[in-house]
Amino acid sequence: MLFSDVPESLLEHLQNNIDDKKFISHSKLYQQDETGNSLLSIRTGLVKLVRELPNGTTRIVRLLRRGDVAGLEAILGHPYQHTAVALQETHVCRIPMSTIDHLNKDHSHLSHPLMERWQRSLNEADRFIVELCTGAAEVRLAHLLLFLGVKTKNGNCMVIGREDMASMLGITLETASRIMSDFKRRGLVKEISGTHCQCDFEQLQLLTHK
Amino acid sequence: MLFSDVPESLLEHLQNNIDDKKFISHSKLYQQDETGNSLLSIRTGLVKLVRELPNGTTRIVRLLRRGDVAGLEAILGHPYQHTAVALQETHVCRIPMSTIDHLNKDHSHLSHPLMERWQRSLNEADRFIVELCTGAAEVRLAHLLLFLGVKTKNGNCMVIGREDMASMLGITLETASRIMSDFKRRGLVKEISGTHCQCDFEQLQLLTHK
DNA sequence: CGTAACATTGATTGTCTTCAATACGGGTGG
DNA sequence: CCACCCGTATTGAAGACAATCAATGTTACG
Repeated sequence: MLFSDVPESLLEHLQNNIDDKKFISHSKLYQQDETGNSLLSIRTGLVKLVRELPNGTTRIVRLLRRGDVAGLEAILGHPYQHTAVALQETHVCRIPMSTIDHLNKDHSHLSHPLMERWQRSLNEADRFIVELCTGAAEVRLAHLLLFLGVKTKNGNCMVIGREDMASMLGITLETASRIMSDFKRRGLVKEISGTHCQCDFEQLQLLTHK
Repeated sequence: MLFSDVPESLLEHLQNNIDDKKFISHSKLYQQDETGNSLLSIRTGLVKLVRELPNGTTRIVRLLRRGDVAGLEAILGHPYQHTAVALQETHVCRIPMSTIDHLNKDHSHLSHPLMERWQRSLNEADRFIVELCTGAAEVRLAHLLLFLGVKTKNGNCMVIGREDMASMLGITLETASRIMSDFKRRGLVKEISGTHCQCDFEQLQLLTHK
């Protein structure tokens, strides 16, 4: 998935060195400041990247989903910049550093898709700042629901805990809960199951445009 | 600066294709959504990257200084993701795409420092979220002053306008002004000239740790 | 059935926004 | 030179908004 057009000669090497891993909800994929020795490509599930501050507080700085890559910094020999935690059961594809080095050395043109990923991460970071850190709490929460809802059919939207919402939006969990309740009362959000809810994306979109 | 160890054979090509440019304060380095054909390395000055939202509002998502690179996305053929505006007189080194392509093709090992830059941008984005979008306005402003003050001798700190502060911190310019005034009254900040101020970084640091 | 984890709601306090007025500083033109 | 004007900064007062502390509901699970 990460390297879309891998030459035949490398397939064997990849087969032998890439393995799938399952993480149950709430388990850590890796810990901030650890020295990374692999790259993780998310197959299914949802992962939060948490930045832990020296004073003990934490802040979610990104959400990763199917197709996203965690731990790019390992390629450069840097320790992981975040603690990565699964928010749902998550399946990842683990790519050890040796494989990355192999690819980069013998097939430098493959570094292009890698740069694409880097840029994508940056775009996501910007989007996080712009959509989730800006404006009234209600607007930011609407943005978050839209973010969680894209690429899902029939308006279904992954549900995440109030505390995680709060940490992402820079508000308290009580405020997150109040606004969610309000959305429900207004019919913008309906609970479907423990893991999904149905959202009126048009109305939510309208909320964000003012 | 960007490519630290360029082989002799390429120096001539670089000399011919890289030129310096000066931007006066408030002038645009480039415009969001333009198709980029060059990379800009900041020599001196200060540049804000502004994300323009569809509804007309804007948000600063990053600040660039000496050694930072703007427009990495151009390498990948993407349009610029931000509008880049000089906050002071700024000198940049403009590197056209042809040069980048040349470097990447003939000397693939040079892509490593490029990746380093990418990662650095990402780290800055994270820092922006964590330090400038989190907590009370006072704490965020303290973080901003610390950011503006690093790598300057004797506690001098670049002054930026209240509106820019506000856009960076997600607050109103009045709130930014009030807090700055309060900092001055408390002796944490003193105006030196129109462009610089002296900050008590230890005290500001303390503010952020709670 | 009891308990633990999470969500909701209420009441109060504190912070930030909003709208509005005023102050300041650096020009320009009379 | 001075009066004026512009852009920016400061300050005030009112109300909106979110944080905080605390209590009550809800759900899942042993």
